Amino acid sequence: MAREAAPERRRQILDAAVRVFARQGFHSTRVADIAEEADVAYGLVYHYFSSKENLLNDLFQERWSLLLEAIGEADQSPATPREKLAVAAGFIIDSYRYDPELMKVIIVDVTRAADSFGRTHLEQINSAYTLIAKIVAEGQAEGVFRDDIDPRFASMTFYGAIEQLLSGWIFGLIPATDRDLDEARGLVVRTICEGLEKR
Amino acid sequence: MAREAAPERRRQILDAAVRVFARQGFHSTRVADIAEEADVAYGLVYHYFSSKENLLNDLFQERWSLLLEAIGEADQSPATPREKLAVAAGFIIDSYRYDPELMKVIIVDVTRAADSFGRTHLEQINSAYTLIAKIVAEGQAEGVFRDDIDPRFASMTFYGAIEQLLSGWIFGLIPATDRDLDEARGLVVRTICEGLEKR
Amino acid sequence: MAREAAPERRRQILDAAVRVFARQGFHSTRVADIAEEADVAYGLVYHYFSSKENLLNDLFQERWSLLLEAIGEADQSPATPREKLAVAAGFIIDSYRYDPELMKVIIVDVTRAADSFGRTHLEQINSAYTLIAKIVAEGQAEGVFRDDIDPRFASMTFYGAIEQLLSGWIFGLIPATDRDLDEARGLVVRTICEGLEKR
Amino acid sequence: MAREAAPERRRQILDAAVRVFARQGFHSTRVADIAEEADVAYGLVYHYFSSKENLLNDLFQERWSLLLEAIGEADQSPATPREKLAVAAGFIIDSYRYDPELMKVIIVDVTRAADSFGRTHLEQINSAYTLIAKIVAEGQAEGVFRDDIDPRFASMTFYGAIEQLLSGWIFGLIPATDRDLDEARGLVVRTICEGLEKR
DNA sequence: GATGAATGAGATTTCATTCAT
DNA sequence: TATGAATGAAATCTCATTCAT
Repeated sequence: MAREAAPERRRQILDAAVRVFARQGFHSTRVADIAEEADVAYGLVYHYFSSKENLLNDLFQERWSLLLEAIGEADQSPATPREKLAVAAGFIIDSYRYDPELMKVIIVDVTRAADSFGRTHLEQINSAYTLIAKIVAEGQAEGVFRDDIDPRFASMTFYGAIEQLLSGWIFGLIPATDRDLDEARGLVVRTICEGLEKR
Repeated sequence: MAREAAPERRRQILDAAVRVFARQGFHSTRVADIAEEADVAYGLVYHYFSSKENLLNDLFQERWSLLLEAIGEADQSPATPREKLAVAAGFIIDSYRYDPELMKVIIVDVTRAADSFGRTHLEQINSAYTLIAKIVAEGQAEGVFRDDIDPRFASMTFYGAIEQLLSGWIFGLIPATDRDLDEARGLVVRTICEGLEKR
Repeated sequence: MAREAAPERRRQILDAAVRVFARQGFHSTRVADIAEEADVAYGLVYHYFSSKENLLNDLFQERWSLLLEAIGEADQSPATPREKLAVAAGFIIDSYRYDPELMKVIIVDVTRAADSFGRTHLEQINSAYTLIAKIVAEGQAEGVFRDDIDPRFASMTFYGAIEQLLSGWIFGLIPATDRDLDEARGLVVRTICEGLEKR
Repeated sequence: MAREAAPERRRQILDAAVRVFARQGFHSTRVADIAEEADVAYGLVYHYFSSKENLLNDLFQERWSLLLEAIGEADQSPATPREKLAVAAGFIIDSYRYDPELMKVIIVDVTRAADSFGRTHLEQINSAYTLIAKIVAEGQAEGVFRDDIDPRFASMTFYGAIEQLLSGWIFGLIPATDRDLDEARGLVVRTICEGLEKR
């Protein structure tokens, strides 16, 4: 029991950090804010995390590895390429649905900020693109996807579309009702796979 | 001649800022860096710009208004919806081609950072999405585009795809040779309009 | 013991500030000077005080409240109006005698600088005038003081006389030996109550 | 005509400075504010005055020399000591009546700020005290004033009372109607010469 | 593990003054 | 005289990180 006390504190801090980062953004968040939100002594944050940035890193890793896992599993599954893409899109969208604050942090403070310190995660982020590219390539190999579009290029297009959707929701530019979230997955996949033009 | 000295200095600072922002990112750039790069006294930056942020704002406005103008004009032209989208995509891609540093700054430090101070520009940024949505809606009205996809949604998808491409180039995740840039416009438009699947 | 360490530091900074303010004046004092004089890290000043100005405020409040208390008590006592005025004058003069640096700061940087930020304290300062006016008014009601002079007016006269004395001592315009200080109280009161003219 | 243009400009700047100093205080006034208020180019201020402080100095000297002159003349006149004091008090009060902005600047930014740069004028300021002390001493020699009060001390008391009155008017602590100003001279003199106590 | 006081390196911004025209 | 752009030295305040208890 007592041994679990510590990890609990760590979790407590991580969760608080998500809320504060989501509210104020990483840069505008002071370590003191996190400690206060977590209802924990200032110094304790540094007991569990070596730096503020490291805290964000952990948050990102935790989530992003799940994403990579999900896409990886989809890729391994016997589903069609289109279904695999749907799993990827679905996972990201559902992540937002179930924990919008965390996803906001990951998108806004890491993924979309990949210049500064986000550079740290470029490789991780890129892994996702690579996995998606792989799915596309498979689709091309199977003859389902056209092969005049580079898989890597298609992957960027696909991921960019999804990230932009999340951004739109996060910044309040497009409606984000439950229904919108429900439909989003199908819509992105349809758009990317079938295109806007009538067939 | 002499009377043009002042505006020239302003330009000089603006240009230097682009270089430094592109190199180090907005947050890691000190005003001193800009002054040094511009070979100008520290205080002169504040003579022309009320703050570092304001400098970035001006940079953004300057370029983004051109973008809005370009898409607006395309929209007014007699071209087909698909051609109009091509103009939009082309303008953004060419902006990167001809001034990658400036576009890096605009994408990385403003557009993709629309949380913190980038929030200031949300409306401007959104205007672009709205213009694109309008083009899509017209395509639907004309019966060229399928109408089971919300124009606003399609617009996010389209813009997201392009921005992700630029990001890929910026972060070195996908090749950015002249040839790649040449083809990119056609590829995005084809992907979004025709879809990945074979017809 | 250890638990008193923190407040001690605060005191340490406050005391150092008095010395530096007295020596250089508030405006010419940099926070760095205070930290150095207190033999404390720069940031600690901001740990205890939200700003340099706030530090001065605290210093002023601390002392001025004692003054108000002293005059208030005198007013409540059964003494004659003249004796009450003597208490007020005596308190101010003794404050200078026992802590000339602090009083210099309060007079020079707050009371006599009541324009700029000193405006913050105008109400507090005015409270002193009001208390004195009250004593004068009582004297008039008792028939001891002439009533052709507005109490508020008399109060300004009385306080102005004392403040000018302190200023004279501070700026070295009039001698400030122990003896001078000893006699000052009686002299001001005599001057203001009896007048310069022979009776 | 043309030759008068320059001096006019100088005056124009001085007058503007008075207004701005009175409004914002010397410290909060930027040279740019003065230039703007004077409707004159920035650099011209430095053409006529070697520094911002120097501008204030000139303003002070201009007025204070008149004060010294007035008291000096009074002293030379055949009037009684009390009448001479009345002239001094009257001159100061009238100065405020006819140009409250200028007097506000002189009192608030020079006389009451005699610590920092006001130190420059300490001698000038002290001259006034000395003149007043001289009048008191004469009164004592003539046997009109009691001689158990040091003239220098009495002088501080007298001047302090007047300055505090002006301060009260300036800071809005006591009423400053025309009537109040009219009566003030008589009241101060009566208070200081006859005292508060009934005879 | 837990606490929060202490540290000190920066970075922004201001503005008096100078100077070239 | 007149102009206003150019200069650059401060000084405040912030806050991530360390450390003694």
